[in-house]
Amino acid sequence: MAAGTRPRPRLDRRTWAEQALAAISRGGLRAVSVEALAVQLGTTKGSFYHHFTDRQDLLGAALDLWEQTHTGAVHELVAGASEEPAEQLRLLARETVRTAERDPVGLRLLASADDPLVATVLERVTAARLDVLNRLFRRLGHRPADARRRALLAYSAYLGHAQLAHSTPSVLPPPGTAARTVYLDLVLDRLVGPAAPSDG
Amino acid sequence: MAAGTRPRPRLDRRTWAEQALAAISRGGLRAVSVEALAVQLGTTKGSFYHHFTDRQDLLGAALDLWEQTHTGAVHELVAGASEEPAEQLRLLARETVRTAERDPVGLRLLASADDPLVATVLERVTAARLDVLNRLFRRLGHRPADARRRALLAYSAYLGHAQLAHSTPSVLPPPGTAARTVYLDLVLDRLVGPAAPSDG
DNA sequence: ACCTGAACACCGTTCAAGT
DNA sequence: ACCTGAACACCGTTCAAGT
Repeated sequence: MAAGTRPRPRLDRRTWAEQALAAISRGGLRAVSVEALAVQLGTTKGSFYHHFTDRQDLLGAALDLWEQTHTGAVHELVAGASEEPAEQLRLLARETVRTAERDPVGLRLLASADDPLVATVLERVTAARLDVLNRLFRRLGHRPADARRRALLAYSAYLGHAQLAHSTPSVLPPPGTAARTVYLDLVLDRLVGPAAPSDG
Repeated sequence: MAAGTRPRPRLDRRTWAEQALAAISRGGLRAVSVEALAVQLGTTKGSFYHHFTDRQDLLGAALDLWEQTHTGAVHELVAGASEEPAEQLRLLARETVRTAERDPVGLRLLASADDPLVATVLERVTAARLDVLNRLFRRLGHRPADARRRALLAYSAYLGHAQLAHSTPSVLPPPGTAARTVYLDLVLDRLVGPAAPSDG
């Protein structure tokens, strides 16, 4: 259980960034403290500034790390799924929501959209995800404009769900229960269902 | 344009809280600095601690202020609307989204859900709003369990929309345009529309 | 009861001096 | 090239002393 104060193996950016990401996961952006991390890594604050220009610089490196592994996982998911778009959407919804409720970093970032650096990362991630959804809805037979609107609604619902999972988990049907499945089915039914008469 | 450094009119909690709320509106929670506010109010940091035990205490007072005026406005809105639940929902959606995109404080709080104090306020607001939606869907003829699910989806979509308005407004149809109306209509259609065959 | 001004603690940042 | 340790800046908090 003791922290690792080893015989100083000459630290690099990567190690600091990993430690910072772990700190974000535990306590959010505010937990990224140069002083605290230096102690954890058995070095000094002064040493830190040889690898990074800034605390912001460190945050940027940590967020890059997260973005890489995170978006990689999403791509694998969609690629490895069935050919059927409806099935892909169902899988995406289930897995993506599960991840959002588990990956503490994602939640922390949503909760710190304040920070300009975080905002930049979230923008990139948002654009990529809307694109995935957009294509799915088009393959489901929706016209371009309608597909965009549905993608937007789907992603809004996803974001809001993540937010609720973060702030008020008690109002959500618990993950892994029948109630959760029923809820997910309703959401998917609402998202992919036929448009109102006026549109057809 | 100069800040008001008047002949010191003996400050009270209210004045500090209002100033703090203004600071949140401008720059988020991090903009609430005891030192900066003291300067703005033409007094000293030491004086601050005669009215508040803490910076947290000040934040709490500011959030209380916001919560009061904010929830008051929502109640007025629903009360003054038509009797027709579908019409009430449409009005609620339009106004509530419009407010979310304008009220900087609401956005800032969403972006600082990190803070335990903010989390508490958001929980209360969430519960109240889910309740309003829940009742609306029941009056629209949905069974209790279905109404709860639809309220949850509606509120998730609302939260996600607010989040996007904050982080990536460019992906949203601009407020006040035809595209926005079309989008809102789609969302409402999806939310209130009949359930899939398996449910009926 | 309310305020001031100086002090302290904490942490990001800088820098001269070491290997 | 990388590290240390001391210094400084900033801001939250405390407190003795004033009115």
